[in-house]
Amino acid sequence: MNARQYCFNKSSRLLSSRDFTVVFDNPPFKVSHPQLLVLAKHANTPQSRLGLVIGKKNVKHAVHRNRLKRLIRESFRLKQHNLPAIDAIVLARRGADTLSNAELFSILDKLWTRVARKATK
RNA sequence: GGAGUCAGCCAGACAAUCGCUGCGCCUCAACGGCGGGGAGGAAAGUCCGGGCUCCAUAGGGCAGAACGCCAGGUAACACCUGGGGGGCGCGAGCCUACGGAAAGUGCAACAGAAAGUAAACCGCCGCUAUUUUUACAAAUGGCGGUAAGGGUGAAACGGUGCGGUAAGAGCGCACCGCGCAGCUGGCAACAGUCUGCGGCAUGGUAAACCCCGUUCGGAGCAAGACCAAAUAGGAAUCCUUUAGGUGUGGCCCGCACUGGAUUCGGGUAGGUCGCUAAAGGUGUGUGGCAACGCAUGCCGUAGAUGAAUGAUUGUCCAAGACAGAACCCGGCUUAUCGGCCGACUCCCAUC
Repeated sequence: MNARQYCFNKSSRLLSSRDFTVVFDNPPFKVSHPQLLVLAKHANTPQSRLGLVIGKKNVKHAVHRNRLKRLIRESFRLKQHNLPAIDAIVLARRGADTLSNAELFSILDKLWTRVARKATK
């Protein structure tokens, strides 16, 4: 059980454009930060799911886009059991690529706790 | 030892923990277990050239584009190799958009008399008129000769010397340069202490239009093929119409399809394939100056699809740059912290 606790496979991701539009059209919870924005809704499945939108417009280099995706996924993977069952989308804003790994993790920690508080209300 | 030229290589390492992904095995099966694989020299820019797929089997003409010393290499190229011409460097070497200006059209600021069927501003020379003077001569004007000198310019219609002349001038001669023809060498570009002819013509710009030669059909993996909810309507045979529309891309020709009746079926979301074994890498032998070819042995090397290849911690060092595959190759260009190896050149010191 302990081994399966921190897994992150396809069932914990938003896979189709339909999944994304559902969240985008009516997000009950919004948490923002100068470099990041989190949209979320209650999930239909028991599993929380994550989607990422890292625009080329805001993060220019492919290397930095990949880094942000990996770090956000890693943070979600480690914190998913502190969250209720939600579908969340994380959007990168301009300047997100300037954050260091440690900064990004601390910011995301705060954002996840704020999302959890809103969702459990 | 210093300075430099060319060519090549590496792109932090190791460990622990937690993950991601596709492959193989175990299992009826699994979201489980085990094993081994998982970004680059530029993966980038998308600038060229191909493979592959579809459009007609890619055909004719116009238009357009690219290329442009010669030979070779290659699947092909705008790439590479070797050679020639020109330029730069003491040198190793480097650079080169390097066809045609005696087909045509155009362009050239400023300066300058004149910028191309050359041209007379100053100067030089001759003749002549007037004035001055005893005279020699001088000054001014007119007519003519002259490209040697001055001055302008990026560039002024061969250069130097001798002769020649009123002064001059390829006007004549010698040498140098140039053009044409021949000869010799070279596959060729081209070269020559070679021979003859010509007093010398043809200013520059073609990365201006243009001319000449060569090459090029179009679209791209969201190509395309298959399985298939939904919704709208199709294919085969016969008959009719050759006008318009569509495939088809800049245009025209050409080619295919279309309207009605009968009989059968079709294809968006989503999924599967295409999808990685490839003009592949490497060793040896062999042909070639080389690029590369041929023969043979070995290796088997990412394949995602809301998109994997990561995170944290620790140790070490020379303290880690630029940067992330998206059908695949060959190039080019651009970005790049440091470091290593080889060949060669110049300078200094020593023997």
